Amino acid sequence: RARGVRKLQRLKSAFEACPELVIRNGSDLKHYRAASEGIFHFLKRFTPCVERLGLDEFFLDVTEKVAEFLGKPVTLSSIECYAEADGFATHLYKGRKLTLVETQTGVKSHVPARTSTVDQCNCGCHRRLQIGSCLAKKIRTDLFKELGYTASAGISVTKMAAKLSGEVHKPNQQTTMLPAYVPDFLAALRVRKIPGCGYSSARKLQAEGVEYVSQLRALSQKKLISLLGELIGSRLYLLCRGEDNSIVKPRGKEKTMSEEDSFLGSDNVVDVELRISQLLKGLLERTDARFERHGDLPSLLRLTVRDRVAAKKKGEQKNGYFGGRSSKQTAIPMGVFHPGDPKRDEKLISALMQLFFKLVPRNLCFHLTLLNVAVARFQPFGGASGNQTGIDSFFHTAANTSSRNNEKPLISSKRDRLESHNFFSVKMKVAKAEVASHPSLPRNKSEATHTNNYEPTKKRNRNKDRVAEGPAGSPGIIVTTDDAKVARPSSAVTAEDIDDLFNL
DNA sequence: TGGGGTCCT
DNA sequence: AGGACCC
Repeated sequence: RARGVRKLQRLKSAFEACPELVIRNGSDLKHYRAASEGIFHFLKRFTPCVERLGLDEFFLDVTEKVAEFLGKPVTLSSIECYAEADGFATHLYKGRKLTLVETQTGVKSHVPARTSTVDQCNCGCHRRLQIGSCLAKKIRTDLFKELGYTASAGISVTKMAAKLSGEVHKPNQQTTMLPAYVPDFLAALRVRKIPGCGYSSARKLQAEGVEYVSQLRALSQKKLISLLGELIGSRLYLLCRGEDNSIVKPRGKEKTMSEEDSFLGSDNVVDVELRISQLLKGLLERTDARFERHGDLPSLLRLTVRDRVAAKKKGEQKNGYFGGRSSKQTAIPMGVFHPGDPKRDEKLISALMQLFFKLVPRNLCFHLTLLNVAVARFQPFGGASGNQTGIDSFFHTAANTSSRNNEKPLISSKRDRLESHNFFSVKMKVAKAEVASHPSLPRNKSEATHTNNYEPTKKRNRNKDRVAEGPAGSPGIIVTTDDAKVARPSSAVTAEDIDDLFNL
């Protein structure tokens, strides 16, 4: 980062910025999954209400935890926290200079500069946020002590505000945002920053001359709904005003599991079958582990492909969106996924190849650049006796899908409404586990250097060729060998390091 | 430009 | 089955 290497950067320009850069193969996610799970369980010690977003981001609803401290005499040290900025642990957001904004379409949107600071609120939210910020500090300190990860956090009264606050001061810091500051903070953001307003919505809004959140407020709810649909439209109408009624929602077990691989091209069935069976193998390791833990098995199998031609067409339509995938899925009798079935691989590969030929008719040429094998619809599976593995159960799956939605959020949505600050919640986001920053990691240089066998090539789309294999299963952490200028350990992180961190 | 996920249409 | 969103 210090050298100008950025996330999502093209490898080409990353190498221009930092020629000694070493790229490690990070496509095997199992280490990250293990790390993520460790953090998840760690966080659940503080509150059961933890929502995971991706592998490295978490929301915590600490409303109840904070309430426990409210009744007590206000010695913040009672939760071992460290009052720093005005009694808030670390950064307290104090607003920023807002300027007159002129958009591409020439529409001007004035964002009023704040003249008076709003530093009091009689609902008690400041006190609660103060405690929440100390709790966050405590959590981050312990996280580093116990698991070795640094994290950034945002503390505020809604999920969205907490999430966005967390981005204000980034590596290894935290920021608390009082409710009064939220609307102005939002106003100056590009609409794309609003969680839920993605690439597609932002484009539609841009077509209306809307680039900033402040401009979004000028649109009526009806207009927004007609533009973006009922759900997103009405949500965005509120979000742009800082009103967010979404709740922190622990998601429970995964609903789908998949493995995928992308490659330069595959145009023959033998190769496709090989790739499919390798993906399946990895997937079955995961379904087996889950079966041991939870006793459930999938009953749906899906194959997804990306064809180069189709992908290119889609890409042109969407101007940059990396789509062009198509998929077929089929119900699978429950018993087939059972680890004890000796013909399991055979059956599943056969099923997958049938799906493949539905996607790519036998008489047609193809040029695939991606394959994905997914399973879903997990259902409890009793064991050896009393279950159907035969034809009967083929007709069973449709009737069985009613057991969804049985996980209730721990905090009801009524409680969480933002009508006043009385029903109050503190949300916290802990983000970006920075594995490479752990001081206990080895600092030997030789490993990183010996994998640095990159030879520049003029071919495009050959990025995979640039990826050093590294030790088997090593996580894909990008490090540089220049530890004089970059304050990071110069060696790569190995699987053993991760194991050590987690005492595996 | 990866390899995942969730939810909605 | 696909699209949009999230990391």
